[in-house]
Amino acid sequence: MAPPVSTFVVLGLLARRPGSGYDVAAFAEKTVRHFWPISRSQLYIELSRLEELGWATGTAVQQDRYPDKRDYETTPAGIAALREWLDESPHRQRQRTQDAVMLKTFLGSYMSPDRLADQLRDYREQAEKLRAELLAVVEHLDAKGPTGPHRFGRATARYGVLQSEATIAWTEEAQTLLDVERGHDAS
Amino acid sequence: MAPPVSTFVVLGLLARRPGSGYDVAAFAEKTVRHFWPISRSQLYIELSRLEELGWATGTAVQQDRYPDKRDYETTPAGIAALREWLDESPHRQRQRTQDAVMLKTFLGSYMSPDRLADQLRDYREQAEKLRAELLAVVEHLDAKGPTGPHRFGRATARYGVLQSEATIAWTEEAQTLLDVERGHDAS
DNA sequence: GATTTCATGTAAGACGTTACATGATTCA
DNA sequence: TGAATCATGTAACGTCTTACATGAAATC
Repeated sequence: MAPPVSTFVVLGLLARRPGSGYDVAAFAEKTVRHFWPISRSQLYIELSRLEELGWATGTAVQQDRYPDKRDYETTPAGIAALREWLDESPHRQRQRTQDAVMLKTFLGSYMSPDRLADQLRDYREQAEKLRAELLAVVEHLDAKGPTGPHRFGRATARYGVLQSEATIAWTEEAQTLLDVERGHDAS
Repeated sequence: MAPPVSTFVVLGLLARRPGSGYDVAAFAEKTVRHFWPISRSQLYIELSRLEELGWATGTAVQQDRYPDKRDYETTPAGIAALREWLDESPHRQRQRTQDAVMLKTFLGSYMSPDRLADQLRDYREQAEKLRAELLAVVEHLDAKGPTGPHRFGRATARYGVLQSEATIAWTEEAQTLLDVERGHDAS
């Protein structure tokens, strides 16, 4: 049975940056969060799985001032498995989106226009926040020069920027729609 | 315990268009698929749940030429529950995205540029296909005039169009990146 | 003759989230 | 004094997908 994609998320993060579960979690937040969020608990589960599979090794590290930890790094077998998965043909690679705000918009005729407007405002603010965060990431990575592995992180951050901008543009459109519905209600 | 969002997806679809599970599935494909895909099995599970909750009623219908079926429609209690959920503050409404192609891009330094290019081409083609489908939906709904519940379906379709366009634009950017990496490899 | 449409469900099992559980150290 | 950082994991539970199971009628 093939491991779930989340296993490869953690494997990939570990390949790029070895460290403790805590470290990987922080790295994930900065990098893959906007296209493959992973919960902390799931992360630790995946780390155990990677060790069982022989795709990573963990080493207990004693610390004085901080809690003891376990540092992980990928094995050659792990890197091989990663490469194999990456090269797999994309036919089964699901792209899943679940967006409750869109659902609410779709069912907007059952809502008061004001309530919908509130939710769309929040939605827009979230998108603006994400856009700002990712723009900062892009800028930071640009400072590292035009080549190397971080270029790929830049590309995925750019993806998030473009998606956010599309979302922001959409909220403008949707606002117009609400104005029409309101006008209709009032007439 | 509050039902999962998928329950409200089905409830909402049913409110907009009563019918058999088969009918709802077809409607879902045309409308919510790009922001809240639901599997056929899950759909039938949700329909049962709606009946248990008293949010919808099912009626067995005998047919001659086709298999017997069960038609569903929402109850007043169902509509009330739907409105209540829609008005809920959005603080806990997850927006989940999982995108394997982005993950592969992020880990592009472990792939051959050609393999990545293949996957990005597929990705772009999918986005173009989705965009075309949704543009057709928008056009179809525009023919129905400027007001009414279908306006909301138009809005969500427009969202998909804008997202697809952002994706397509991004693949252009990413292509440039690959060219750089290739050039770098060759140098 | 092959494919699509119509039509519904169960079973198995993986996936993944939330809450629970703990606790020293550092910084504001 | 309160919050954030560091650090890991379990338990319970619901969610959701995939595969299995069936079969007539209509269309190309």
